[in-house]
Amino acid sequence: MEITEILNQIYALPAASCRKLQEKITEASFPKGKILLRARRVEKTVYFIRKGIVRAYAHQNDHEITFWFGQEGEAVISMNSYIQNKAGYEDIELLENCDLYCLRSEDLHRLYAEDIHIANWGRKFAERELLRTEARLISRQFSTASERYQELLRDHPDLLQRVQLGHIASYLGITQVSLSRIRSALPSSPHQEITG
Amino acid sequence: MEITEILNQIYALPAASCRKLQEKITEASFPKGKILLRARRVEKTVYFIRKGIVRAYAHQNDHEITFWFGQEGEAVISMNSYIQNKAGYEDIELLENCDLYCLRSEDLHRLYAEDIHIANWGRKFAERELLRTEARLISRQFSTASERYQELLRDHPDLLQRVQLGHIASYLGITQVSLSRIRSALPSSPHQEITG
DNA sequence: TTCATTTTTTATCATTTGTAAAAAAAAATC
DNA sequence: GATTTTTTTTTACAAATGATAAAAAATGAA
Repeated sequence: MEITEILNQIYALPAASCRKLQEKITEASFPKGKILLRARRVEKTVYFIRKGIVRAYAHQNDHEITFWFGQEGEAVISMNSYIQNKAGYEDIELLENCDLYCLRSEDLHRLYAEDIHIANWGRKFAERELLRTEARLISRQFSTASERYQELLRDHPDLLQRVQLGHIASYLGITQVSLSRIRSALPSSPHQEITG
Repeated sequence: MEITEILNQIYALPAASCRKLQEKITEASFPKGKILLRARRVEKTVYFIRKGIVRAYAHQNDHEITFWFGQEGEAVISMNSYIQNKAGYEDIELLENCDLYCLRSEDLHRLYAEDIHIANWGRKFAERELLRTEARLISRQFSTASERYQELLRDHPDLLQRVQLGHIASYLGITQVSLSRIRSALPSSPHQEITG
């Protein structure tokens, strides 16, 4: 996915402002398994995914909890670092080889202060993430684990193909065993053979 | 809580920009029980709470689920209306008599387009809500119901005094019965008499 | 106060989810 | 293709939560 498309689907920028932003953006590729952002650090870079898929996770007691997946077109940031310039709580791991766009947070914030279109782009960027996060919180509050799994299957079928179920279970807030039970209870569970 | 304090704690505005914003803000008072914002409507107004407490809830099957409380200094908005000019999913009810500041969403968006400081104020406003929402999502993912109750007790003890437990239970994502059990299991449950 | 209403707690039983361990299946490596 | 490793499913039992109903407590109104 091209960077202009990624930027403009957040908020349509005038050409001049878009150019100013693009001037600050570089590209990089990293292999599957790389930890792109680390917890307890102030991360200085904002990434956009050109190709690939990543997960954000944090540690609870001795195990990892995955709380976000990012795919093509999405921004990869440490919320605390980007918003408050503070250390974050998330590790972000590449689940596939990834092509990324890189933007220094410092450059972005300078543009926010200089260019009203980019400031409004930044507002829309935060608002979009806010809507998504609130949707997930509400889904969490309103739906059972089984319903949440089915929503994920409906809204992001690709995710189920690209990410192992242990991560999906963690993301849904249940154990892998529980997810496995939920899957086997569904009428058309994907791993079921149709005998005939 | 005064409006200048509310506005400037989101993002410190230059005096001129702050004045421009304040010019568009009016005050209003409503009684306990009033439904301030309604689901399935495009709400045109953003409120800030000068005094009082409110809850946002939505309907799931036949019962209400409370998913947000707002207190002094906080903004009361329909996310969908404010961000996308679309109908919202939440009803917002006043839990006490409230004094509110009112700002037409249309006026605010016009100022976003005109004034870079206000645009950045709007960015910070969304970013603050985003951090809070993500914190709640993660709390949800990482903590048991009992732990979430204790976090609430620690971080917002006032809320427990001002809001009935049925709403709190709903907010925590459990039934009132379950919350009651959790409370009675805690060592220093607030309703326990000390006999001596 | 007294009565009526609302809110909270308690009790019982069913369901869901978690934990731990093992089996099965799939993927990766040689 | 065979072996090793990882991932997923299954099983058995424990713990947490939900649903329902009833009792107790708190609140509000006359």
